[in-house]
Amino acid sequence: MRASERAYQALRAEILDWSLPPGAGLGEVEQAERLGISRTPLREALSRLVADGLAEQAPGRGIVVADLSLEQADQLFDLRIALESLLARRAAQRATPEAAERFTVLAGRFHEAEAALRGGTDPADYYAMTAELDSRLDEAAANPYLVSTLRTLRLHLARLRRLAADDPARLAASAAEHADIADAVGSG
Amino acid sequence: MRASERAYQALRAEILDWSLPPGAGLGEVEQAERLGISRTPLREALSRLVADGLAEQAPGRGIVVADLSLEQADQLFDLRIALESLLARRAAQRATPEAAERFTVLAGRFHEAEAALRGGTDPADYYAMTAELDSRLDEAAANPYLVSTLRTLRLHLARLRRLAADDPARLAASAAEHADIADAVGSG
DNA sequence: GGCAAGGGATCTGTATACATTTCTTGCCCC
DNA sequence: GGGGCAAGAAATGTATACAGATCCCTTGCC
Repeated sequence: MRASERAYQALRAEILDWSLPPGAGLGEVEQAERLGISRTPLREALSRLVADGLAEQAPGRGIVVADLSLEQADQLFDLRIALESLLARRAAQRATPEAAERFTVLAGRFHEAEAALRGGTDPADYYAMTAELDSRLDEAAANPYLVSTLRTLRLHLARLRRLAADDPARLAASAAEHADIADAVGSG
Repeated sequence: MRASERAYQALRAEILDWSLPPGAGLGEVEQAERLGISRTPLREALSRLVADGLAEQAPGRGIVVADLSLEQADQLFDLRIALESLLARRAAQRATPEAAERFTVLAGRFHEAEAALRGGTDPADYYAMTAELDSRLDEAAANPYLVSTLRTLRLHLARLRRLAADDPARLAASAAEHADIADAVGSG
């Protein structure tokens, strides 16, 4: 794999799990040495992070991890509502019968996950299921521009998860909501 | 100005005005020599174009200008409706009284432009006005994530303009629509 | 005459050296 | 004692050299 790709994925993962918290400096020499690559591929990785909005050029301090606070969560969710609504609507309109069936199956799995989460299960499996639903919706909606936009948005939402208390009751409610969405798309 | 920035702006402009049409290859050596810079800043420019969706990695052919057809226009406008609706709504909700007044003034200018365009004026001034309206909406809506998303979308829409016949009647209708939007935002 | 294999050329990916800008620190002057 | 300026240091921006991969053309064989 290319060094720039590895660096991008490594830095992105560290930003998403808050190993690199908002405001952390991403000095080129420092990060290149840490990741064992030269500055050239590292710079490309940093460019991509900036394009994703996960990092930004801080005047006078180089590139730093982008800020993320609860106030910004409101802004992200405002955008999320608009984009994911559109995605689900288009997916429902354009899904093939086979794809629709898969959404209905997914809805059943979300219902099962709801019960499990209420019991306090590890939410990792549940997050994997939401990622799968997202992928199926992306595929069915058939709008690359929308999908590309949502890809970026979901990066920020993933980073927000760390701010959210993983309250079992809330997670179970979320699973129920996802079940409803999958069901609605599946039934057209 | 940085060489990479100049290269990015130059290439972006050429893609938007179809000097570089969809499918055009962007070989590193060729473009670097043409723009009089080395490959390093050129690669950064190409990265940004790819991040914008204006170029894409074509397997085996390097980076090429992204495809853009009338079919994709539908997808872009689908996204546009969702995002610009949200933008206008938030701008209307959050605009200060002074900002609201400016929207009302802009509405008047759009009405004047409508008449001028019906007469077959050069649409360049009109496009500048729409850009100003966009900026004011961005400012009033106060959601950086939404603004950033729209920035990318507008790049693609600007490229689409070349496919649209600049029909005076359609442009005048467009001006009237923009006047309505500005008026609606201005009046809250 | 067509297809396949090998070699050459070209292009991308990476590293490193150099230049320029910017920040920091210390000293001098007010 | 405080503020401003200058010099040094560090970091970013750019150029270039090198390496690896890929594609195309040529040549030979079927």
